[in-house]
Amino acid sequence: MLHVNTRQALLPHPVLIHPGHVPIALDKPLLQFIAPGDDVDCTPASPRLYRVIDGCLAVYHLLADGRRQITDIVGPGRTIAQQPDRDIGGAIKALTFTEVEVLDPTANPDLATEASLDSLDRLVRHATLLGRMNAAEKVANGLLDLAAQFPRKLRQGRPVLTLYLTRGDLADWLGLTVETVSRTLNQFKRDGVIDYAHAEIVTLTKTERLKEIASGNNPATSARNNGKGKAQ
Amino acid sequence: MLHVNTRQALLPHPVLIHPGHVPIALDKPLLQFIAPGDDVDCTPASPRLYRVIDGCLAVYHLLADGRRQITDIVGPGRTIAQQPDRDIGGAIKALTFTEVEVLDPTANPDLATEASLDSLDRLVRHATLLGRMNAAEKVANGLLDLAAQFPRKLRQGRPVLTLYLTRGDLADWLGLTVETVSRTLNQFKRDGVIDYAHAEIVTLTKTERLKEIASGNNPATSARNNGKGKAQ
DNA sequence: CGAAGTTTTGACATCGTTCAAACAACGTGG
DNA sequence: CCACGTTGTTTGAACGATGTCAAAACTTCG
Repeated sequence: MLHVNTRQALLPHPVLIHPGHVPIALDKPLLQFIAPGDDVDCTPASPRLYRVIDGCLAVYHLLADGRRQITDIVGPGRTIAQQPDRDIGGAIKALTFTEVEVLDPTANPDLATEASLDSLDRLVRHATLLGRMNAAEKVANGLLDLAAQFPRKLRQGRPVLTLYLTRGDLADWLGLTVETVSRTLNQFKRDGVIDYAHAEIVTLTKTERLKEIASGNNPATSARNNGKGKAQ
Repeated sequence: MLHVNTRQALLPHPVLIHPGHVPIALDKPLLQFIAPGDDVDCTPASPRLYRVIDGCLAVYHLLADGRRQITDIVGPGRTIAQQPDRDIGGAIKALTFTEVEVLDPTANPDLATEASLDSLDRLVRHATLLGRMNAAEKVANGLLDLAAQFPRKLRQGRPVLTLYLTRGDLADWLGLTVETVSRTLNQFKRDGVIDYAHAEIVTLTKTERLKEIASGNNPATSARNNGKGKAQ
C-alpha cells in the first residue's frame, strides 16, 4: 500500500514535554532527532534500544511489491526492542519530529527484556486485530490505542488526541485501504462517537461507545457475531 | 472463529526423532508431554521457556466473543519466548502429542533473547501476511512455513509435510474461514501445485510455483498488484 | 451400521476494495 | 494577494474476493 506523507513535515506540532522519563544510566547516552518521513538509523551491527522521548515512530515491514504493513506505532515512553531486518523490508520511520534516546541493550538488560515482551504482547493483539476484526472494530481499537499513547488534553472531559498518522498510515497499520479508513472515521463522526474539524485532531466524544465497538459489541453489525462468535 | 479439533487426538502420528537437539544445561531440566488439544501449563508466576522437542504447538489469542487468532505454529527445535497472558485470552495448545523441554529463562539468557527476537521477527511477518495478503498468498505462505517446520520426507524429490493443523486451525492462523482454506487448497491441488489424498499429508509438487504465489506473483490475480503495489 | 467430527461443495450475501473524481489544505512563485 | 502544483481527504458507484449459510461426502471409531 505505501501511503507517503508529506503533510506532517509542515505541521507545527507542539512538542509535548513528558516528565518522569528518567534517563537510563549508560556510559554514553545518545539523543537522536528524527525528521518526519525519515527512517531511524538502524545500521549499526550491534543491536540498539530506541526509547521515544517525544514524537511518534512507525515500525513497518515492506513486501517486495511495495505493500506495507505498519506493525506498531510507538509513542513517548515506549522502547523498541526488535532489530528491524532492513534486508527483508523492515524499518522504522518517524511520523513527526521525534526525539529518541539510543541505548545499549547489554547495558540495560531489564529494559531490553521488558521492551521485548511489551512488543511481543502488543504484536499478538495487533495480529488478532488484523486477522479477526472488521473495519469498525479495527479503527475503534486503533483510536483507543492512539488516545492512550498520544493524549493531547481533555476538552470538556473528553480525551483529545493528535493523529500523527495520515489516513494512509492508519490504513497500513490496520490492514485496510485509505478509503475504508476515511469512511469509517466519518461514520463514527456522524454517529457522534468521535469528532474532528481538522483531520489530525480527534476528540473521543463517546469513549464508552467506542470501547463497545472496539470489543465487537456493535448494535449495527453484531448480530452476526452472536452464537458462534464469528465476524468479518 | 474457534475451530475445535478432535481428529488429531485419534491419529497415530509417527513420532519424529530430531537428532542434534543438545539439552540445555540447567540445574533441573524438565520434560513435559502434552496431549493433543491440551493447553501447555503456563500457570507458574515465573516465566518459563518452552522448547519443542517433538510435535506441534499453537500459540493463540482469544477475543471475548470466542474469535481466535493463532499467532504462531511452533515445531521441533523452536523455543517459545512470550509468556501468554492467560487472563486476556492468551494460551498455547498442543495440536498433536508434543514433547516440550521446560527451561528457566534466567539460567539461559541467550536462548531467551534469541527466542524472543525469533518470535518477534516471525510475528512481524505474520502480521504483514494477515494485514496485506489475499487468501492464495496466505495459504501458500502458510504451507511453505509448515513444510520447513514439519518435513515428513521427500517423495520423488518433492517435500511432503504433515499437517498437524486442521482446516479450522489453518483458518484461525491465516485469518480466513474454514471454507476459504478448503477452497484454496483444492484450487492449488487442481492447479497441480500441491497434492494430497488424506487431508493431513500434503505434497508440494511445484515448490517454485508455490513460492511465486506466496510472494504475490500470481498470474491469475496479480494484475491488480502491478503499478501501485496493492492487493486484497 | 450409526454417531460425531471434519472436509468439501454450492448458492448467495456483503463488506471492503477498486476506480474515479471532487474537495481541502498548504506552500510556492509570480 | 492570487493562480497553481502537490499531497491528503472525502465521496460515489461498481465490482469482486471472501464470508455466510446449508448440506452432502468422508473419515474414524464405537
